[in-house]
Amino acid sequence: MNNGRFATALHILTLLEIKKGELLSSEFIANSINVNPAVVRKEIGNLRAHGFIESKEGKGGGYSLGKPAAHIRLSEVYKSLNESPLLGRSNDPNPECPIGKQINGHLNDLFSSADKAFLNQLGKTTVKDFAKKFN
Amino acid sequence: MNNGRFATALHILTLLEIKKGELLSSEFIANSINVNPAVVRKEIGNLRAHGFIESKEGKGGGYSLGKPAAHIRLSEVYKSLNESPLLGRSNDPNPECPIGKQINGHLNDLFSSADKAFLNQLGKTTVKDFAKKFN
DNA sequence: TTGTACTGTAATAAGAATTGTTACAGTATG
DNA sequence: CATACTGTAACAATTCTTATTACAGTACAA
Repeated sequence: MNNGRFATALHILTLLEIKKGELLSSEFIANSINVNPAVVRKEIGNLRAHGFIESKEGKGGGYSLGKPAAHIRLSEVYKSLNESPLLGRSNDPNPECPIGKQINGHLNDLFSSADKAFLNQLGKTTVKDFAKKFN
Repeated sequence: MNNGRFATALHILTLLEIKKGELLSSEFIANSINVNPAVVRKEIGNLRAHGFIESKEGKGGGYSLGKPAAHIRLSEVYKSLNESPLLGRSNDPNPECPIGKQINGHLNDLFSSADKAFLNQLGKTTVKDFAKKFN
């Protein structure tokens, strides 16, 4: 669903943790990820709204983590960029059909439990844990 | 990633289980899902390749389950329609950057464990379990 | 107080991925 | 041989995602 975005978001957070103490510019970050700086700023807009990142405007400005990396679970990051669950239904089945009529409800139940398992696993890792893997 | 397709595939399998004994046509199935019959035939092409469905060509032909519904785990169905994992990386980070250089490997590890948790949960339900929910 | 180096955000374009459609050859049945 | 299906390819349309451009707003520093 939002694959690229999650990878981008995590990449950003990882850089900020590894270079903590410094303010990183969107251009620097964009260069590491190999995307356009505006994309980074947009993504950070969301991450900041969720408190993961703080920013400083103006000359000499840039980005830093908004809270300790150990307090940012990857599940929270993931959730921050899709309000919609992992496997949203896109078809709209025929309501005349007894199966079609009921299936969305059952699919949602199924999806939400699988989603939960997924998030639960992601939540075992924090940004700090993840960043520690780099040398 | 392949949301709609999974929903479609499961819808098809559920219909076949509920109406077992009969051969269902792509048109009948398409009507319940509310998509084009060719889409159903295409999706079934994949499900058949994995042994979940059998088909009979020609007049009076149609589809039926290729094995007992109790033996089809939803995780297998899910896997059958994406060789690629749930959260494939789409960016290609800068290999000049020490972080960019390593991140894909670490992301893959992360993704694959979350994927596993997801599939593990889906695998707790079979097509038979799922179909039983309908009345 | 002005130039410089940043962020914030909107508008738009481009590209990729998904889904739908049409068409028709192939096959079984009666 | 007519009929009713599946199988599959080619193409069109749509939707989703990502990239690009542009520029206003803000802080710093000389």
